[in-house]
Amino acid sequence: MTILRTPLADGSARGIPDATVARLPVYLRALNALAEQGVATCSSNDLAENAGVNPAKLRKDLSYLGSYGTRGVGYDVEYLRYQIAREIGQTQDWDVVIVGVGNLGSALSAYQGFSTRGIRVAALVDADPKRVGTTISGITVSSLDDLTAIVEERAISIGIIATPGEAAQEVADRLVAAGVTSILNFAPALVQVPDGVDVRKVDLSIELQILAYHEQRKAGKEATA
Amino acid sequence: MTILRTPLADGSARGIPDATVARLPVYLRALNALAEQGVATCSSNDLAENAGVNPAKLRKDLSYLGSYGTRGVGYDVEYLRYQIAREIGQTQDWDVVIVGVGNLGSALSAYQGFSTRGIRVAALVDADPKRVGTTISGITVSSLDDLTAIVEERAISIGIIATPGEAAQEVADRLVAAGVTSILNFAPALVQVPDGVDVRKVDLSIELQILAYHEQRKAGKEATA
DNA sequence: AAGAGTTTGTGAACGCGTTAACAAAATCGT
DNA sequence: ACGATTTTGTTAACGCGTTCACAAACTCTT
Repeated sequence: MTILRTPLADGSARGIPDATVARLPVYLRALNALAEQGVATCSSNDLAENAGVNPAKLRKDLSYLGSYGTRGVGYDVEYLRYQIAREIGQTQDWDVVIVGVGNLGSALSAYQGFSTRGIRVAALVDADPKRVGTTISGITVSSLDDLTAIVEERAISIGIIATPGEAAQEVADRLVAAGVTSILNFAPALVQVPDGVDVRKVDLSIELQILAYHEQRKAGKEATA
Repeated sequence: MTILRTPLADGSARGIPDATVARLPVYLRALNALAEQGVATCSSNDLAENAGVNPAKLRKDLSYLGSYGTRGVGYDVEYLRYQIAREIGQTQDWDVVIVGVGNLGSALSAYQGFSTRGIRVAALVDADPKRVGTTISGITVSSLDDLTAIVEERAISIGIIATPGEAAQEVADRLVAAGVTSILNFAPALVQVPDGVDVRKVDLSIELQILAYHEQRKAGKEATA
């Protein structure tokens, strides 16, 4: 008995590899760009170039969704766009709550890129009483104590942690207790969550530290040349 | 002829795998936390738990740097901390320039987490004349046209793109022309750069779209249960 | 000093993701 | 109608990263 790619109980979903899932939004964006240019059909080469990936990889990724292309012709932009959007759940809007409205949280709540990708910032929450009641990007900031009520009322399943690192675990615990099952963590700290809850981490410092490492290598290389 | 892990011309650097490089800052953060708690020595188990990784993976990662532990004892926190910091170039500060001081750029320029990790925001640049001359987080915003002068004067090698997607390629071209060789791209767009320039991409929408995909699967699963 | 207990460093197996390569299937030109 | 051409979908090989498992090396107790 070998179980492949965490199949669903209902057997309908085919179990798409994580690496592929991470690229589907990229393809979707590329398809939207092509559609705006009035392109009706594209080959895997065209789309792959727009998405910045290897064409073979693109075709393999799409093959996990189904057989939506036509040999000798390519892909219908509009049709493929819809199929990917459906697969990643972008036919509906997803409400998210942002916890922590400091500089980063405020910037995220104003971020233009979310709305066009099916993400709607539905609520802002902060632990600081001085921030509660203020309005940011048209949304009134609520107290962290009201998190559960907000999450339940608006049926929110995705939370964003934009607090300092020290508060991250406490906030994560509260989000999970309130019923959130997916968390995007911007705080520079590890958060532990129970099984069934997904956490993705975006660490701004680490991205720059990785670049700094490569810069150092480049500098060392030319010093000995 | 097989070349392993992009060895350096001088032969000094051992060529650390990318996946390992990406984790070194995580280890460094965990070590700093331990040092603050007054811990002098730790085992790979201790450190791995603090960093959220498998102990075997941690040991293998560290083995690429050298043999800095003692069998039967563990790692000296302070010593290992220094060795990792040196390896990833954190014994010096890295000046970065942020291009685009909208919501996100402003938040990044105020981000507390950078300074403690050897990242210094040295300059802010924007194409909008209305923003040029204003002061954000104590830094006066310069014109995009002055980018080359700024980069040269301050010897900046790392640039951050925090503009709308449409401007990203243009900004990337200017950064590269100015002499920047590492770019962190927050814009929702692909940027093309010449060989020798590193680009890392952080896409806020995509992170949430990936979570949304998993949410959809969870929802579908229970619907048929 | 020797055995029991720890913990590192690493060789080897395994699994996932990427890429090349090609057969299958469509269109196009004559 | 049929051969040439295009392009997909997929299989197979390859490479990288992860993890297990264990010998080597150290400490501690007696």
